[in-house]
Amino acid sequence: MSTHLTPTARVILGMLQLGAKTGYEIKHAVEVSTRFFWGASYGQIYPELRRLAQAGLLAASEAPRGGVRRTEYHLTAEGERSLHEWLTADDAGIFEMRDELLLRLFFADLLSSEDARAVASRMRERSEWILERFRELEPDARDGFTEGGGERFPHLALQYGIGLMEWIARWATETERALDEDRLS
Amino acid sequence: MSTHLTPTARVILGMLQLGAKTGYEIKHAVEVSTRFFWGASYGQIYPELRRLAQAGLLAASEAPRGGVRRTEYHLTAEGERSLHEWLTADDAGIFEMRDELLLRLFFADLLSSEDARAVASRMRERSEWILERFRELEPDARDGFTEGGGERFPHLALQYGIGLMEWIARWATETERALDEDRLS
DNA sequence: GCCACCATGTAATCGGTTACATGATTAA
DNA sequence: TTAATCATGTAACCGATTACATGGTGGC
Repeated sequence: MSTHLTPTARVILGMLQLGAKTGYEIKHAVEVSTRFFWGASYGQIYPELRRLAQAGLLAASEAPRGGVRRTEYHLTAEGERSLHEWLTADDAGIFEMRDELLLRLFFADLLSSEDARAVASRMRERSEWILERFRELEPDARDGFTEGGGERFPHLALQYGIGLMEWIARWATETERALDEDRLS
Repeated sequence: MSTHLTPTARVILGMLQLGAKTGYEIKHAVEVSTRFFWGASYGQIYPELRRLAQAGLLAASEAPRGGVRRTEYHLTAEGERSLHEWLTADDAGIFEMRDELLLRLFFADLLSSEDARAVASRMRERSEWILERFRELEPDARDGFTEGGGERFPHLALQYGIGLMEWIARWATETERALDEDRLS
């Protein structure tokens, strides 16, 4: 019986296994790590936590702090099996991207060369901005982003993000240059 | 009065301006060009075409071919204005990506080193596969993908896609190697 | 005769975001 | 006392995909 995990269930199970306990902590972990390639909102997280508990993949326990209601979750044996199965699945998984600036560039034959160049510039600026956000996360990621610590793959994923954004910034810069030469000849 | 364009309206207006005429042709153009960074399905295209016509951005005309019902669309002056406004907008636009293999890699501390390495391999295989699809599109893109022809930016966007996938494939290969060294020491 | 392609559409469902509401605790 | 942070949740809405239905045309 291989329980199919919804997209949000995948991050939830993973984050719980890496040490997050509450919905709030899951959300936080996502924001400081996977959000650029796998997001999750409260509107998804809380209902999904209950569904997963209902399905027997999670166990819930009330763990108030002072007067604050608080529910901690952890994986059941079934949940662990399910997570492991997904992590080792033999498929290419979801791969999607949506890039509005690239779409504008695709249509840039409809623009003046100045306006076309401006699209490339915005692409470079955007990746530089994201790059800064990534570098801010680096120190945390290096020592493992959960208190449990010791993880190395989150750091590797960040290195991927940094490398990717550097590549895009470089490409955009070269494209700006190419469009310039074009304009001046 | 700046009409806000829905995501799908953006490709529709652009594709129409590049020479597509019917919903079917728009869908086809998307499939052989932008689908990796901006998709659109019939379920979105047809209703949106009618909405855009209603809003005055498009003009529709019945253009049957033999006994086949067929509706051709083209931009009105208002539609052109709207498209141009979007293309030159001063913002970073939508930038999203969702990568399930990267998420698995992020969680790979939960896996054996063999299984972790397998995730990296799948990443490489996936980008190589996409790369092949891109290269198949290259000849068409070089001469402009619409019969009107003469566009250069669609080709540039394809070059971007190719470069990006090559970068990912390279990164994955290096990561495989790094994980190997690790395992053998 | 059949298959590939041209062509248009809809209903069900999904996965997700946004905006809102509520309230306790802690540190400045 | 006030702001930031911890914590949980829901309702409305959105954008999109999937699966289905229908039918003509052209070439082998």
